[in-house]
Amino acid sequence: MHTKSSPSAARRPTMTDVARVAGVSLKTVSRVVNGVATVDQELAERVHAASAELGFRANFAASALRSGSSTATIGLLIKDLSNEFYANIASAVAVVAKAHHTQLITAHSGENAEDELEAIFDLCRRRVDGLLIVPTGGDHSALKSEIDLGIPMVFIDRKPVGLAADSVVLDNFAGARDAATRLINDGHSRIGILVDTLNMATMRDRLQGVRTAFAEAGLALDDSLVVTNVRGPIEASIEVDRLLASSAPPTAFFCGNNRSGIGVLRSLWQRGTNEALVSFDDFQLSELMPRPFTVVRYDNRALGTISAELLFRRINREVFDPTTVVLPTELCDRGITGLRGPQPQASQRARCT
Amino acid sequence: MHTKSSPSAARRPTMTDVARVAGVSLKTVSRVVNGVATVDQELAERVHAASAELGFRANFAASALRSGSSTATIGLLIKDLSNEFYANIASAVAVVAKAHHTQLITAHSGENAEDELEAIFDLCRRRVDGLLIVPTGGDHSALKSEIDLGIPMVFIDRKPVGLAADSVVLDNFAGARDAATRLINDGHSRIGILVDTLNMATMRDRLQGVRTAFAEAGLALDDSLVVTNVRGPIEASIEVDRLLASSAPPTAFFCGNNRSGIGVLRSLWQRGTNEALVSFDDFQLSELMPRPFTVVRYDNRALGTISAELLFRRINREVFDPTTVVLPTELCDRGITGLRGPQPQASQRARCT
DNA sequence: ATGAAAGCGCTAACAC
DNA sequence: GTGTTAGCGCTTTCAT
Repeated sequence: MHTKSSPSAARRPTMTDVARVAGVSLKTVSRVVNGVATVDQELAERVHAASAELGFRANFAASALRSGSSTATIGLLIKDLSNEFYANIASAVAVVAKAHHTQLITAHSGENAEDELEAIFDLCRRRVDGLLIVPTGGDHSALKSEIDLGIPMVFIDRKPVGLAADSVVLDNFAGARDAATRLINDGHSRIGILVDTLNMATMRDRLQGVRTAFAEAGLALDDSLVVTNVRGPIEASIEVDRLLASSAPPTAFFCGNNRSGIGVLRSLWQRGTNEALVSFDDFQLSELMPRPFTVVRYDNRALGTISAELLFRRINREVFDPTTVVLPTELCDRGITGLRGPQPQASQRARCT
Repeated sequence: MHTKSSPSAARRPTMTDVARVAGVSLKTVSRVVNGVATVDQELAERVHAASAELGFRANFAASALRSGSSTATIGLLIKDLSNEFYANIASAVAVVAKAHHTQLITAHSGENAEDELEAIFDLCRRRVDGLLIVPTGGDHSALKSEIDLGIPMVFIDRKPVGLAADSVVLDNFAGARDAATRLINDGHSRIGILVDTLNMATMRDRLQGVRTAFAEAGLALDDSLVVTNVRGPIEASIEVDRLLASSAPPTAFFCGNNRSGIGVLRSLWQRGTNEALVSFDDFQLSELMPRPFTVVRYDNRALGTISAELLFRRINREVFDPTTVVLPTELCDRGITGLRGPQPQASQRARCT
């Protein structure tokens, strides 16, 4: 069953090979391949013929090495492409990269901060023109020398720690404050707060936004309703059940990200109760969810587009102070309000016990 | 406002620089950096110190060029990461690549077949170790020489045209036949068929599966109900409206992919009618859609995982005949059956007019 | 317009 | 154990 399927990887032809076959000098091949100087018609023909015959394709790395030109490559450090939040960023970055005739290496940051740094250093060894990083946490001061030595970096969604560098982030504080204010204005005072680990600045900012909304309303936030380290939908569902079973259950929920939002949404739908829900992050088909809720939405792709454009300005040696771009958020009602048919989007009022 | 932010990209230090600072020879630096031979403790210390001081990081391309080692890079040619079908493939590929200590260049294939070939050739110039291609169509015979010259390629979701190469595809025919058979068994004989362009073999196979199901049931497929070139959700919705407005409307729909499936689903939900729907491709949160329907699902990530593993077998010079892996599909009921609460998954019977 | 020689940053031989 | 030399595949001087 195992048979040889091809002439076993003959060494790739080099320019020298092409030159020999074409009967010209190495340099002439180079000139023809790069179309840089005028070359005699007939010689050029011979070079083209030899190239095609041998299947020659110039070694990009070798030419970049000699000429000192760039690798026309940028790196993107990201957590998980199967999460649409990251996939949208990657997709947007890819568009910008393509416009700049640049290839995109997408590296998945590992579990911990060390893996992340190691992945970044690997990309530095590969001499990427620049780096887009969605940091998972940890200290980034070790990256300063790389930036100084010519590899610009832009941080996405979270600012770097211990390093002054460009970043594009969301207005997490305002988004969460708006969310909580909406719920408070709708008559809720007991709100279950589900956020992921507070190791992430995004989560701290969102929680702080909620606290501020309560303070502004002159309300006290019951800390027993604040749950941290909610990792995913399942955990969120469990917390919903736990909180609603308590003696003084919440009448509404705020979720720090779409993963927990989806878990809560599913739980509430299954219960058939009408606690209100506002979740950070919109997601696909949220408008078809079987129950009304509200999301804190923003331009997901812009995180990628803007940071990539910022990066290319750096790559093109534009000089400016480290910049932080903050993208606005807005509340958006989602979910359907009835089983059948199009209905006017109803505002999500509290109708609980 | 524009100020210099850094010492303006001093040339990156090379091994020669490190050697000079450390007061050792170039080769000693190389040995220390690669940890390949035993080096005197003190010299090694000096090298490490000089490396750290200068921020030295070995140029990967240069060392690969000299040593003839691989670039430890594979390329993935894909359409659009913001589509979860492709994102899941990319995510799965990334996992396998990481396990093989290989970086992943994700190139977005352009609109047409020429762009796709150009992107592939660019990756060949970069001497990727192998290529994973989700082809958009067109002829791939031009790639034969690249494969012969040592760049293995595995095709995902669609087989290459004009080329014998490895591929990992879905059982499109069986999936579509099962789907249509389900609808027929449920009593439907007039089924609206919405597929994308028949330029894609996947769509041709799926349509053929539907035709076969009809033939096996002894039914005639009304060609006026077969719509091709349905590009997306919007177009699908329009077609639903058109077909249902006809004098002999369908009582069920089959969709060739999730994009049109979502469009039809939304249309049918808005209408509040209960035509049946089976759509190829599952999607996130499909189980929470506000109306029952059925998907032809399969292991999305496996498309990436299996093809990447196949590719690495080729990269590791394992020799075997060009292989086609066909992944099975299965019907899966989705969508909720009532507005509130958990309910037993009801089979999707025809209850139309 | 073309070719010979040198060298990009690094590693493989080979000396020492 | 360490340094010198050559050379990976290519582009750049600089002759011709």
